[in-house]
Amino acid sequence: MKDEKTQTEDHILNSAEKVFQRKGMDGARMQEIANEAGINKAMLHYYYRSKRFLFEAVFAKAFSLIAPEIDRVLSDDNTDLFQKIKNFTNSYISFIQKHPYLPNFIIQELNRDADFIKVLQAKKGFPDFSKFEAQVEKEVQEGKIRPIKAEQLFVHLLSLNIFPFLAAPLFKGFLKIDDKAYKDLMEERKEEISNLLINYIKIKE
Amino acid sequence: MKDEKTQTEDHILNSAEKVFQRKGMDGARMQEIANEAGINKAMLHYYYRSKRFLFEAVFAKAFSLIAPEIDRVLSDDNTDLFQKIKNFTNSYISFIQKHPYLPNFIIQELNRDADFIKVLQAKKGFPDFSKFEAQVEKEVQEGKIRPIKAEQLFVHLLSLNIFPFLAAPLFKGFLKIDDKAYKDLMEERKEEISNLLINYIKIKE
DNA sequence: GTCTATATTAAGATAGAC
DNA sequence: GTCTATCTTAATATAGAC
Repeated sequence: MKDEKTQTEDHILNSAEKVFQRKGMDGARMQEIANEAGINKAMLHYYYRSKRFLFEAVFAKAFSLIAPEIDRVLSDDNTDLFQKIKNFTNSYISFIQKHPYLPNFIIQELNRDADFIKVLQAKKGFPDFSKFEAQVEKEVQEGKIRPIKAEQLFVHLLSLNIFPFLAAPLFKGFLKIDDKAYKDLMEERKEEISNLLINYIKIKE
Repeated sequence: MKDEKTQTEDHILNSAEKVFQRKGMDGARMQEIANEAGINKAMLHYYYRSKRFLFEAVFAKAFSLIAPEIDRVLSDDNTDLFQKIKNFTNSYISFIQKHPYLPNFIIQELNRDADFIKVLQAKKGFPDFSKFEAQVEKEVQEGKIRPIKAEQLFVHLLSLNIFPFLAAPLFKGFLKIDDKAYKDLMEERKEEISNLLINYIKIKE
């Protein structure tokens, strides 16, 4: 019994995820979610009470999927910055190829409701920037990298990795290339981004 | 008479711009646009026939505002790459501080309707990447910069400039800073981004 | 727990007076 | 050209049978 309930609940959540990530909160239709799940609308309300609650469940799940990816850069103590940059870039790009709608979904909905980030901050697993900051400062002092602000490095890293997926339609239009060529370009970026940033923080002799 | 018409039409467009850029196509309400403009819903239909058409007018206007900013980097023949990167970064960040909703609006709606970029491509003033590409190749051959793919440099430049505004709520959350501190960080980036990219394409001796 | 049928509300769009 | 009133449709949500 309990298993059945959990199963359906989960099935709805997965279906809702697909629709919300394609259409956003406002564009999504409960009917479409029901169709996607192969059940009727009433069931959605039975399990999640309202569209709003269903949406928030989807959003929380999506964020909890991407947060560890970010947090790994910030909190892992065992690798130096050079290696962290490489690791993040590599794993993030592979990760996002599997979840292409995710970055747009997160960004879009955070722009719709600026305070929602506070709800997320309160949750366990929210990325902790202060550890990354401490590491940057430490490596600067040890003379491993040249002086740089941790905030800027962090913003660079995320911008270079995330934006090209967010703006894929725009770039394809500018560069006049198709999906395949764009995917190759993204694959190339694993090397490209690491080189750019490592070259930047490295101390010149 | 004609002036009156044009004036109201324009007033509606400006009001619609505000609402659409805050709420997106799906989230915007015709009633809200009418309120913003201080008129009634019927007027919106009188001038723009449907929500779809009104939206497209707003989008076209928004895009025509940002396209020249991009095109300036791509097509200006009189400055070398080093200077172009500086100019673009400087002027883009200043520009976007004045139009904070614009990047999110463009990106979001292009993700909703991937084919819409084709409509834009057909328009006059659409940024022409091939000129930029030619310039990069030329400067590489002349030994002014080290070998690099024009596409990647272009993606870097736009990512570093645009994403931090798109993801402002996210970054404020991660870095735990307020609007003022974030604005300062963005101001700093004018220098920061130029340095990062110029350092990257410069030939090491 | 799952369905069909229906209530309720709200949005886009139009008719028609002025 | 501008308004009020209204039509139509569609979406969220609920009631109630099974």
